[in-house]
Amino acid sequence: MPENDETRYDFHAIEDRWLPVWRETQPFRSGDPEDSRPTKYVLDMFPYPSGDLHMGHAEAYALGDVIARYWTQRGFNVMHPIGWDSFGLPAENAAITRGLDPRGWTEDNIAQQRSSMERYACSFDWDRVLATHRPEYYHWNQWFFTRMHEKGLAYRKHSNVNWCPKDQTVLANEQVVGGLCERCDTPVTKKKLNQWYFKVTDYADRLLDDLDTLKDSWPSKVIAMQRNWIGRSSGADVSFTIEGRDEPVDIYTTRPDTLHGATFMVVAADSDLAAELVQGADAVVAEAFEAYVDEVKAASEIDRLSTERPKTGVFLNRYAINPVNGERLPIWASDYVLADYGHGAIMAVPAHDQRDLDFARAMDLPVRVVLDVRGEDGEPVEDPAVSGVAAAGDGTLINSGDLDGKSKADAIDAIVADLEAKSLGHSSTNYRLRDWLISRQRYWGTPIPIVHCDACGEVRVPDDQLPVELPPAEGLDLKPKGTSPLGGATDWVNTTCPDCGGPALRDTDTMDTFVDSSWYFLRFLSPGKTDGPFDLDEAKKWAPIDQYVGGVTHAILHLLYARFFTKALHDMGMIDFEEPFLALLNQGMVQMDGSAMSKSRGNLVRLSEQLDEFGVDAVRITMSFAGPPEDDIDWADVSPGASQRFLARAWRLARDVASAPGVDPATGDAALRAVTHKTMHDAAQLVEGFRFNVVVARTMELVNATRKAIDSGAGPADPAVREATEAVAVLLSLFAPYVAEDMWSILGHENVSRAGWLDVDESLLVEDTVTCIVQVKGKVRDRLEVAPDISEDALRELALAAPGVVRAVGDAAIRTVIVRAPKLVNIVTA
RNA sequence: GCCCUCGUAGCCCAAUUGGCAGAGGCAGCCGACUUAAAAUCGGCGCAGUGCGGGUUCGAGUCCCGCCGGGGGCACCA
Repeated sequence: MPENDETRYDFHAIEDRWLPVWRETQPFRSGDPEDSRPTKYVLDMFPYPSGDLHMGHAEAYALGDVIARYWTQRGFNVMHPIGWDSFGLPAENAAITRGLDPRGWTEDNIAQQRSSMERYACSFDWDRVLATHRPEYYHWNQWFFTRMHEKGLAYRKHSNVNWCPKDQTVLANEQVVGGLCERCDTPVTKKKLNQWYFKVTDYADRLLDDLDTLKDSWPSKVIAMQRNWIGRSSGADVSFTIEGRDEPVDIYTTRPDTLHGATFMVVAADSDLAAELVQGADAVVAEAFEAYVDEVKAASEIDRLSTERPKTGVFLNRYAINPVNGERLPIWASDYVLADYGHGAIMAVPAHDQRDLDFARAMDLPVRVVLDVRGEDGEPVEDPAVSGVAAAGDGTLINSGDLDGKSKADAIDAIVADLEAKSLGHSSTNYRLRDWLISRQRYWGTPIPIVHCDACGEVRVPDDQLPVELPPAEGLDLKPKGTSPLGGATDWVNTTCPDCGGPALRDTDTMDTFVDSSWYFLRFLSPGKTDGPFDLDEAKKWAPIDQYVGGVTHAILHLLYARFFTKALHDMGMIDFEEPFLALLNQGMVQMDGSAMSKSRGNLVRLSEQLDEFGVDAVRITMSFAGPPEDDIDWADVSPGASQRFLARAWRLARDVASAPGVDPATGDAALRAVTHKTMHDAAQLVEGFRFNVVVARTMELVNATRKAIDSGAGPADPAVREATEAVAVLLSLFAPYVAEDMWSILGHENVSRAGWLDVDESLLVEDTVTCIVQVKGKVRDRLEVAPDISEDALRELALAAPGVVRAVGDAAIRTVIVRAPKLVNIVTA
């Protein structure tokens, strides 16, 4: 037991006293096979090791720790691991700009972060650490890749991909934000490249539908974002015959009811279809088309995304035949139709689609209304051709032959049935979601375990040759240049084909780092396992994750990919669940003076300085107390100094307790006992509902009540004072582990993290009397002290006789008396 | 434009889920201690819940419409 004879709260001394003890005792180990406690898996999103921990980490880990430490106190064996998401561009950029080795830079940062986490008293199980840049981890990225490849879930294709000209690498759709590279804000361009993909779209329906199972335990915001991102839409595919072409062209529409209103067809300018249709056209058309395609390619993604931009396009001098009425529809090429959605071709119904209307007006194409759409006043809306506003609403069909008079919904059913009967179409579903582009032309990532052989083609590296280790960075040119730096590692690239033994070349791309984080929660189960990615029995014992904690910044990318991996692994028979994260808590961000902290803005608050000035406990409790966890914290609005004073007051309680450990609290002051038990009872529910700020407030109240009992009530020797102070220590163990441990020690115990929750005595929660408010017409006119179990009739009598009621009612007739025993009576007069 | 969220005291936030608008904290003011100050301790709360309707005996809470902040999606046919 460390020496402790301070008489004043000294957080430096307390930290110095307990940090070495915890390093030794490791109170949060979870791997004991003999441990019979029920299990909980609590996971914080693992950090990127780009430097030391900052205020954002401090908030996230403070909140995750409250949950993990709470379940430990409730008697669970809690697995709360941590690791590092340590592949990625920052290490590589540091290597380029400062001439450092990415491996050494990364390991140095990990060591620093780990040390800071220990000081910050994170309740991590240090037996379970991992880092994704180490071969023993990415070995299994490669193993999963080969499994996906076997199943057809990993494939390579040529397509127009998002390209960051600064980072000189491709980007997934999810990494393009508003047309800019998520990482460096450079405008993204398109480039036609041969890239590796995971077939996430195969899982689109399940990724969408299974969100229903999470709707009570995930933030509705995140569920909405995922729904939005997957973007399922239902409609129909319709076949249009093309004059002079053997094969018809399919289009996708959500509005088959407006088929009679189609007045032209548009194909994506950058599609193969457009290029094919223009072949054989006269030279003028072909030239115009080429010029237009060049223009489209040159336009930046930002320009393309602007909805203000006028419509542009080129007439291809080709015609399609409308299957419902045989009309000839001119075919245009435009960039407002996307090549990789639906079939890259649409029927244009300008009367009922704003985009088509804009195009028709720009190109002087006809507009035909086929739906009688009424405004709020019941009058037909103005002709779209005149108003420029498409009639997008519901209505009754007109100008549509047999369909006239049908409602929109009926017309959709009828026309799809008719098309199906004639084999000209069928109902169809489309998704905004695209397949996940996983290859990157950068060094610091997992090599793709494929060998390209002239004789055998694309060959998977066999399991017994994994991992394919990254060659050393030394001697390689890591500067972005559009092709992978691994191409420069000649000895590494040149290999033999695993199938035929002939000379072959390794694939030189590396994987997106989101592959790493898509399954790391499984690796924590058995981080040292060498003959597989994770232990199946451990997965049965621990997984899935009971509580995941992290920033909303990963609401789409990481969570969607991890869900995809989980489902794919489930289908491979490796796990028996389909959703990895049963519950999700998104903590907010820490800001300063109303905006995100940054060095350039000059509003950076350094975590290390806050810890030096106020102590770990005060910073942690400030994070919890600032407000609801999902709200952003403005550091200018909170007061770590006040937190520190609160902790000092709490700590002094322990110093003042004058009874012996183990004294029977039953003989203690009843009023204080009631507060203690009520607080512990409520705190449990509040923690489980993530109401951490309220728990801290309630702990402050308990401290105040205990202080009063010591100074002007039961006195320091009363057993209830000890009971209350021990409860304070246990409550604080969730938020402020150092002071809690010190109090616990002063109180004559050891290891507060396993102290256990107070066994709440229900009888102490029942109050002798409750205050009943008596209203007359909704206004409070009197109060009554009554027994909690008073009958409605008795309470009604008492209320009607109360002086304040008699005065307020006067001569008025009483119409109704609403009795909600024992808390309220409302008397309604005429 | 569509979707999701939030508007309570000068500020950060509570309000047992439809029942007395205030628990906790910041700032401020008053007092104690001090030669004085800092630190510490004690005390002090006249906002009616962004605005307008509605439901109800009763609305911060539920419904409708606005206003304002934050976030997401957005040429996905």
